[in-house]
Amino acid sequence: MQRPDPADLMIWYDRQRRALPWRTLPGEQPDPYRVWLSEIMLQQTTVQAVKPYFAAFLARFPTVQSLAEAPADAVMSAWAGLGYYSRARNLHACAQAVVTRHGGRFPATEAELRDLPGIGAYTSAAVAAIAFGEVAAAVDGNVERVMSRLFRLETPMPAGRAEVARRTLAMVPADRPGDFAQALMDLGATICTPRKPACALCPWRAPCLARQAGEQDAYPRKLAKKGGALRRGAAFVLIRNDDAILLRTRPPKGLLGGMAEVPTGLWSDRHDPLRALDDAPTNAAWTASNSVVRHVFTHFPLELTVYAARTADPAIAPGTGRFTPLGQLADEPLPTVMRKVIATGLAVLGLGRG
DNA sequence: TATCCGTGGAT
DNA sequence: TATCCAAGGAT
Repeated sequence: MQRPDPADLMIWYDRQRRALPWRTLPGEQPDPYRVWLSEIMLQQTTVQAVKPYFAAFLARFPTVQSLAEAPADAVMSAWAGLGYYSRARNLHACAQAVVTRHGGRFPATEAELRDLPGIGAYTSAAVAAIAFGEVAAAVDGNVERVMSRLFRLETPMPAGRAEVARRTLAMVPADRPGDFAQALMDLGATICTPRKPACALCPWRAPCLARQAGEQDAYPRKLAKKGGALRRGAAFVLIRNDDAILLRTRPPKGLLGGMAEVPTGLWSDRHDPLRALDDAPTNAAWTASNSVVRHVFTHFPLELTVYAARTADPAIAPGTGRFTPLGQLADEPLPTVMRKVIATGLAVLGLGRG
């Protein structure tokens, strides 16, 4: 039985590598700031989704220094829609740590990177390898899949990740650690895909034990996960006569932490529609939307009934929230579910999109 | 180790 | 429609 040769992967990579905005051309020196920014954005997020955010972020915050000095609101707004908002908070904290702790330059080793906010085992290895040429094993979902198929690893993820890391590290070419990491990810993204892998085009088709057994689809082994129960609630779109909408800021941690929202009642599997207006921010002529806004989070689905009202002089308790002109909604860090809610509420009031 | 944390696209 | 899942990290 022949063992997989890293050189075969590198030959394939030199011919088939994807051109991506955060990648340099062969021979160019990568900018650690761009490498780091792209790696954070790409966590659990598709390349296609990241591309426009990466460009906009870079235009708005060209350097780690500028990002560190930016207000938190500006960072959250630039991230709005991309999801996993703790990444944005940690991104900001990390930029500030790089400035204060490391003089504005990213540390060059996996161990030092690992100590920064939002940088874990994968990202520290990826940045160390890609930006600084350190021999490190950047094990992400792609690498888990490639290695568990290549060696037909039976330990289910995430426990099996340790062996994947050992196998990967043992194969890193000393002269091209960054390219090897990116080659593995390209292979996983384009050839060794979750379903219907294109084994005929794979540089490692011969030594791959899963392919030899015809069981590519059975790897990586994974433990079954359970879904959460449906939660329901009420959301309140209140428009003042000067076309300003009542918003508030969510608590800094937890679900949608630090993001903006319209007032809502509790989101609960025991939500009672008959008492929904108990949670309204003010007395008004509330009109319910015909259909609910549905949204699916990682661990539970959500249905929000939208109540909308226009009033000239809303009696809002102090501290309830703030009024933002509808024309400035783009500057608010609104998660996708809240953009759906606001669109629905405006439709109820016949205000449409403007 | 298990759970929490978004979103949009593919099948 | 239902399910999976994509360059994970924090707790």
